[in-house]
This record gives sequence, C-alpha cells and structure tokens, in this order.
Amino acid sequence: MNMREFSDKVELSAYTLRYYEKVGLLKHVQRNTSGHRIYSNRDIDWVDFIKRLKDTGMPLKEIQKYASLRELGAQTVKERQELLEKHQENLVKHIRQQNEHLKALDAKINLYKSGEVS
Amino acid sequence: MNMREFSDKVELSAYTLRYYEKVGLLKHVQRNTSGHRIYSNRDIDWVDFIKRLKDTGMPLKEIQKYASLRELGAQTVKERQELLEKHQENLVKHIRQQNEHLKALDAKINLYKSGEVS
DNA sequence: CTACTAGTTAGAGTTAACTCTAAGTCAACT
DNA sequence: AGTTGACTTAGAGTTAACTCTAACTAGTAG
Repeated sequence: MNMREFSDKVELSAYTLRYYEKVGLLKHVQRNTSGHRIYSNRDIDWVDFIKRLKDTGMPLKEIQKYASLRELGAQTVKERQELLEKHQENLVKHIRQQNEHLKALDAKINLYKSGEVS
Repeated sequence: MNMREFSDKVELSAYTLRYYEKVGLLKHVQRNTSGHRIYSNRDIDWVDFIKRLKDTGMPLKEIQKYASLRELGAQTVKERQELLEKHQENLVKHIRQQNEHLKALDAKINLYKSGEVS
C-alpha cells in the first residue's frame, strides 16, 4: 500500500512515518519504480507495536534500540526479552502510580462536591 | 523555608520552581528582606498538587488555568470542579488503556518465553 | 576586608518528537 | 504539451518543559 493508505491505517502522518524511518524505527521499507514507498501488512504490525511502546512511555531512542536488536536476528532474542520485561515492570509501576493519583483526585473532587473548597 | 529546602522537599530543581513561577503556576511567593524567596507549607501542598496533575498528563497550560481560577476565589468553584472532573475522566481512560497495553505486552513477552520469537 | 555561599534576574540553550517548507520527480488525465 | 496530485528529499521551524549561563547582590565566616 502507498503512503496515504498506510498513514490512514496506522493513524500517523506521512511526516511522522518518514521521521520514524529517519531515526531508524522503520527499516528497509520497499519502494516502487518511481521511488515511492510501499508498505506491507508486516509494516502495520510493526508500527502498531511501536505505537504501543510509545504510548506506554518508552522513548523513541529505546524503541530504536529494540528495532536494532530485532535487525540482528535470533542472537538478540534474550536481550530483547529483557528489554521488554524491564518495560513491563515500569508499566506496572506506572499503572499503580496512576491509580494512586486517581484516588487522590477522586478525594479532591469529593471536597468540591461537598462544598468544602472555596 | 528557603529555596534549597523547598526544592529538596518538593523534589523539583530551583530552576524548575522559578520557571513554574514565571509561567504562572506559583503565585505571590513571599520574599525576605534581601529578595530571596520564602516558601510555606501551603506552597508544598500546592506544588504537590501541581505535580499530581502533571504526572497524570495534564499540560502545564491547563494547570495554569486551574491556578488562575483558584486565584479568582469562590466564584470559580464550579468551573474548577468541572476541570478536575474532566481530568478524572481522562485519567480513567488512560488507566484503562495502559492496562490494555500491559496485557498485550504480557502476551508478547510470553511469546519470547515460549521461544516463538526469533 | 575578603572569600564563600546562597540566592537573584533576563534571557539563551537543550531535548524530544514531531511538523512543515521548498524544490523537485513521476504517472495519469485533458 | 500542460496540469494535477501524490509522492520524494534536505533541512528548517515548532512546542513543551525544562535547564543553564552570566552577571549581580546580600549575608556570613575567618
């Protein structure tokens, strides 16, 4: 599929997709005879995974690191797993923290509701 | 308390605290005779609340809006409550989303654990 | 009196992650 | 042949949220 279709599907602008390629998140995207990019379904999966990592707070630099390890094939499986497990741990902490924040916010709102705030 | 003590207590650099003042998050901080800032316990509470909003993804601009409403006193209670309730709603959504991401990440890691990834 | 410490200001610099601009190419229509 | 539209590139510009620099001052210890 072409840029526009892919951009629509993954909900990232063409600018962002080219940027992701520039910083090494997306590698060897195919080209047609006139030099335009052609994306595959595997590209969709990969970008979706990038988005997931990003949405859970992983910086693009670290996603790039994961991408590079992936490039190196089977010998980096362990390292990639560790990277993801570390991220998983951070995410669990983050969710715990956010739940605490939510509780405190609920309490604050209850003060407003009961008219104890001016 | 002075800059250093306050900075230690709220775990924000002096740079950041001055910046927060500059952008209108912190207002009428007291000064001593030589022009140095003096912070109170109420300042601690307020900065802690700012941090909570920030940590839950509220942009400083919106926190600033809340701060400004607070300045205007009792007549803005309703508006402030609404602002917080909107944020609460976003936060609930965010937590839900993060939990979904976590589940997907768990699944991915399980693929690694069972050797289904190369 | 001098040195040191802890602050002060205005404004410049940094970083991440885009986002856009300008100039150009290529294929398809009219 | 000319126009349109969807791309291409290199590189400049933007935004949020800091972070730092330079030059200065006030209070304290030796």
